[in-house]
Amino acid sequence: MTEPRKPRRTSIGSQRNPESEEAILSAAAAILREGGLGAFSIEAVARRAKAGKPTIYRWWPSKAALLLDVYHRQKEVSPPVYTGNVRGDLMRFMTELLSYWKRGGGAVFRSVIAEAQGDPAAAAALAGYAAERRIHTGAMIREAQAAGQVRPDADPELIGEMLSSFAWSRLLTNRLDMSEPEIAAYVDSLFDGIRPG
Amino acid sequence: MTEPRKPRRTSIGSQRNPESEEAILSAAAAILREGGLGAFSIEAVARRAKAGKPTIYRWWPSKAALLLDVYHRQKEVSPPVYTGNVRGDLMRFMTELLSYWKRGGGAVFRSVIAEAQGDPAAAAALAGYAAERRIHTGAMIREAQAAGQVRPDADPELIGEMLSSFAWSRLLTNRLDMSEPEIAAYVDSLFDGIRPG
Amino acid sequence: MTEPRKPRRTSIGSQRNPESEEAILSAAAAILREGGLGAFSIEAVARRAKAGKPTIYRWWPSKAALLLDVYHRQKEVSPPVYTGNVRGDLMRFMTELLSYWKRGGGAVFRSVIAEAQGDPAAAAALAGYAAERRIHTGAMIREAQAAGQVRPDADPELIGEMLSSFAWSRLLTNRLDMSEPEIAAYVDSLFDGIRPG
Amino acid sequence: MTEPRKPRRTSIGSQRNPESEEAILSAAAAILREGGLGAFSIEAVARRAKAGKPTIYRWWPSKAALLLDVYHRQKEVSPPVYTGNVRGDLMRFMTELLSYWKRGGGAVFRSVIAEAQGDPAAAAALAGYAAERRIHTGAMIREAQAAGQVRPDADPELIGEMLSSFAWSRLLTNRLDMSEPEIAAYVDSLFDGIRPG
DNA sequence: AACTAACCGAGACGGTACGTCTCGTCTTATG
DNA sequence: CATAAGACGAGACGTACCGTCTCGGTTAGTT
Repeated sequence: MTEPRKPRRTSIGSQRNPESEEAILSAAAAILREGGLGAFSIEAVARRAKAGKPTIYRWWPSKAALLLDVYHRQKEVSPPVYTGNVRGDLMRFMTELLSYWKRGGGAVFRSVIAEAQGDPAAAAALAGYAAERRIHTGAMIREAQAAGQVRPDADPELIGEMLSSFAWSRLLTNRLDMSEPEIAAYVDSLFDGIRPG
Repeated sequence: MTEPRKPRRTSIGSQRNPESEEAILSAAAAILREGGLGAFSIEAVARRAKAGKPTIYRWWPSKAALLLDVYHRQKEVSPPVYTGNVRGDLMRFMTELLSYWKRGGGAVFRSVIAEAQGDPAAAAALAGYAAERRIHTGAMIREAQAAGQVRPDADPELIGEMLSSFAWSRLLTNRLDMSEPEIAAYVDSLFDGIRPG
Repeated sequence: MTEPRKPRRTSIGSQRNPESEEAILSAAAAILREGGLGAFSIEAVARRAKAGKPTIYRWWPSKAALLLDVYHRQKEVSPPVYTGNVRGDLMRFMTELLSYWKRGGGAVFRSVIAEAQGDPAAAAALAGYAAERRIHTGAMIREAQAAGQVRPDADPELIGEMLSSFAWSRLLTNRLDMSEPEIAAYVDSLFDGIRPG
Repeated sequence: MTEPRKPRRTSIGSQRNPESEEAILSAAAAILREGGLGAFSIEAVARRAKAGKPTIYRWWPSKAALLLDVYHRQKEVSPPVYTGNVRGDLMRFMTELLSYWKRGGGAVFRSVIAEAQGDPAAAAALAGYAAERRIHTGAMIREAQAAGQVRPDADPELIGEMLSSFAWSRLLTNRLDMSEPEIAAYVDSLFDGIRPG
């Protein structure tokens, strides 16, 4: 059991080589996590994945496309679920999202957002993803609404957007560190509003 | 009276030449507006401003610093002021901000945000700017709080952050077009919360 | 059959493209001949050769390396050969060298010498070249020595160095115009020494 | 004896300030000696001399002019003198010149030569200096010739040129280290020529 | 069994931008 | 009016990536 050879990954015929795809996505994710968007370049990914640049360009037409693939591949955050206690559900959702981002997932997502500001394809992808998230979060709130735990005239998707936009803001300004009381204060604000009395 | 000569802007002694500063900031703003962040480079700014690159680097240590200066310079949106009617003040603040961004200011600010995701210097600059904005908005809300128009246990800066993060989210996903009723619905959500009854 | 297109020289795979090499060396030679060392810059060569700067740096580690390559490439002066008449051989060698330099080769070589005074890499390259020349010239004199036409206790390489150093001196002070009698006088001096009687 | 103040050298009225001149020439010489021509720039000289760049440009129109001034200022090599023994005089001349150059003077002179290859003013100055040297050396040889120690049909200035060109060649290729026997061999070659028998 | 087609890695190509350096000119404030 | 200081437009430096191209080699399907 020596394993000294480097087999040099090569073609497997007229088809995409999944080993290369895997190596490229892994390398891209690792670079993003380690050096952030500044360190992320097609050259760097090719170097680290021991892949040829044309192999990358063949399958991902742009930096943004690769970025999005990396993001989708590692996305593991569970959609918000209504358990009978909205406030608790919102807090858990927020806590889990920030924690996931802090563990590394955030580096990828913030890169996608940044890339979307200059690249229309990435912008479209980000818009689609954000819409999907709003719907998911909105669905949970709608459920709570049906159960009478949320005001009937509230717009579930708007509430979802308020939640996620707050999280984005923290991600984009490097302020993901929220203690549980801070999260509670935020959720309470969202929950109770600011109207006096 | 021909005025055909180009006098070639030059030094005015051991001090910053405001003409150069002006030319550089104007060029930078024009490039951003015309070509977006992708077209924005120090080279391009220098070329357009007919300035030397070192002149730019002398006064703006990073691309992000220049970007932020451009943003500050053109920022003409009035700071949030408490007029006795919080709900109206929040709506006006939101309406004006989105409108200003739609008129062109947004292109600059989204560039700043994007740049901050890869460049630590830009990140610091953006963080500072965001903190300042939270304080300003928070001050307005605190005033309203003192007047009894906002719940005494609300955190003014947190409310400010909820407002601005919502606006950021719209900017970053190209959804600045909000009708007045939509803005009203958002402000009401913020105001009344979602707690039933 | 118009042939108006410019095919834009490109890569031919993982190997040096001789067309690029040719274009770069030609451009470098032309710039040197037209504008002298002052006009010679990697930027200028790249511009004229329609090549990228990295392509030049990939193959020539320094300005001096490129300079020397240009010199070698255009060098067409025949090496000194012993034909049975040393004095005639020395005169022909000198005449041909000066004539070659006057025809344009000198501009390149004096640039190499100048560059070598400030750049260690160029200095090393020039030292190597000079040593090689001493050996070549020395070999010719050694041949004549074997034939009894040169004093047996003379040092052939030293004689070679005396010859070339005299030529260098003329080149570096713009005094390449030597008539045949002047060259003859010089060779006679070298040949007969200055000892009286 | 503290000497803590920095008096900041300043104008002494409508005339050249000799302190500045001195500081500039010293700085230039030091830079040349320490870093060679590569480190020599007007900027560097101004920095080291704590002088303004315009002050330098006012008095020395070009890099070459400053270089030449530095050279003339430190030139201390004695002109060749005929003492009754030509061979000894030539050896002493050569020994002293190489030794002077090795002690630091060579760095300046080789810079002048290099500069002369691109700058016409420097070229003219160098040509003039070289001619002057040829005359001086020639005068010594002519004296020896009158005394019967040198062949009457030898051209004194040509001999002088042979001597100095050999020294230049050694300077320009970093080969100033000649032992006494090597110098003797060279002078003998010059003296006896290469004609057999 | 030979051929083709598409893949693979490698790396060179023409470019653009980077951030730094020096150039030679200019204007200021100081004496 | 000379000086130290230092800003200015200009442009070269050497490096990093960009996205494209060609190469030589590999393998899977098709003839």
